Amino acid sequence: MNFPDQDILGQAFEDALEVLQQHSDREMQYSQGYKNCLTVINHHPHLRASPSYSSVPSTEEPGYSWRTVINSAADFYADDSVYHTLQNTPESQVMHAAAVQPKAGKGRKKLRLFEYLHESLYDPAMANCIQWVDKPNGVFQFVSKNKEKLAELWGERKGNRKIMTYQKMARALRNYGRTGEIIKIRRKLTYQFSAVVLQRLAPSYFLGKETVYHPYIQPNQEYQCADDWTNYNSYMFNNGYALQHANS
DNA sequence: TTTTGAGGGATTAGTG
DNA sequence: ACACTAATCCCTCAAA
Repeated sequence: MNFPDQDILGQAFEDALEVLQQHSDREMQYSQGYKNCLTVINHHPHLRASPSYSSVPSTEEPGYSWRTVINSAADFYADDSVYHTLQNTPESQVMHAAAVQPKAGKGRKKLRLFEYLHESLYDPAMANCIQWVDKPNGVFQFVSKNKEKLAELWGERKGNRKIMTYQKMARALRNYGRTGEIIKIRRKLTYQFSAVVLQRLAPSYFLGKETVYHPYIQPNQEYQCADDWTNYNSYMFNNGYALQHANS
């Protein structure tokens, strides 16, 4: 693939920052919890380190990536009072609810695979494993070389006994085809979030935006040849990029 | 021909 | 006990 890695990485980080900005600027009710979260993180430096992800090269300072913020938030929301505050917050005010969902356990919602993937797509440290192909439409692609690493991390996150593989993770993804959370794009390692999932996981992205969700799988749609895809991919990427900035 | 990715049936396991 | 949601195993198929 001819992805401008630096640009994607920068964009992903920019998105993460945008999320943080929106938390602190606009979502007062939730942002209070977020500030508390940062406070806790600042007072518990050990929360910053996440051994599970140490094998993933990070472009940021060691031990303090967007992912560690997310994981720390998950640890933080293990506190029931804060979790209940979050639960009572209107959905539109909960940015990336999946990303800050507490760990699986008593009385807490389990993290689902599509939520984890969405979370990873906003993590610059995971850009070498999974990337947006067409962000406005929720199309993403696994990086062939590192897809097993992503699967492995998913398995660790879930606390599976055995090591998770891409093959097994992809089987779960294929089941999403039936329930509609994620559909398979007829291109190698490429999938698409449904519009519903996309809006639920990243509602702020759609606020005040004119973007129209476009499902890629059409009845009788033929496979696109590699060259067409490259051009199409390039077009969609640039178009998506332009869209994001036209509305910012 | 081998490798890689995709698709899905069947069964098992963990959780709420 | 039951429904969900994967996780696991395993097989076939197709494209590169």
